[in-house]
Amino acid sequence: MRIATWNVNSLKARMDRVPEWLEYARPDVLCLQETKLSDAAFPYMAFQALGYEPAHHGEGQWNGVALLSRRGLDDVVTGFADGGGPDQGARIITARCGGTLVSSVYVPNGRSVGSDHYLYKLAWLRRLRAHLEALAAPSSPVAVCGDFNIAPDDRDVWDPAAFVGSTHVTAEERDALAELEDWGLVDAFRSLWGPAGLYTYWDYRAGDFHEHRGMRIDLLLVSRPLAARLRWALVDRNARKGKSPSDHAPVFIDLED
DNA sequence: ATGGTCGCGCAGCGA
Repeated sequence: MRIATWNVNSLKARMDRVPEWLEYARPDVLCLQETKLSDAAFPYMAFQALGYEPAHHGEGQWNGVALLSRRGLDDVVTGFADGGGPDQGARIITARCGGTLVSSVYVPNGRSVGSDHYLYKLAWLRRLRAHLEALAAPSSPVAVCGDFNIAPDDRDVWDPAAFVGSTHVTAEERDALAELEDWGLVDAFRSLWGPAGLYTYWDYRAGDFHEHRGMRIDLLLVSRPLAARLRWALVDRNARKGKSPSDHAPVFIDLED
């Protein structure tokens, strides 16, 4: 079973690249972030034609998350299931894909350390844990995949010195991620590949992609029953090349069926 | 030394 995640930075702008990628990568489940579409504008039929069941949670213009599955797509939950109020953005969608509970998440960026946006980011991550606690046991198959806007450790940024004082690398953000891992989730890519220097996001500016100035912030966090089935993981850097790419590359994991 | 690109939507902001 292949599970993938991709921040597409506008699905409308990526409707050449995403179907093309689906046809050659053939994930069983794809988690999309930053669709920037309303639900009415989401191209359901284009994905159905490729053999995927789609579900979308959007608001238009900003944010927007989706799930595409060819292993079943049931019990769709948009937003948090933690019993709290509605989130201020369309940032999480969850569904059962076959026997696996899958969430596509777009964690708030945070903008600057200490800002209201940064506090929202930390609160959002606490709600994500409560959401999982409400829906699943860590002993069941769970995959939480998306753009976390956090580099889990210094191996995940091109130059740790360049990030001192910035968001994405603070102890508070990394602790919030550790809280999810404490619940029972494993960073699947990192569990298979230890060395520094493989990234999933590169700023469009200043040739950052070609200069290898990136960050690994797109993560697939899986519960232990899934971690035990892990066979392979890949960042598809080719999808960051060529005509009109997203600033993120897709990442996928392969699980023994 | 500075700013460098996209996408949104039509100015300038967010990433």
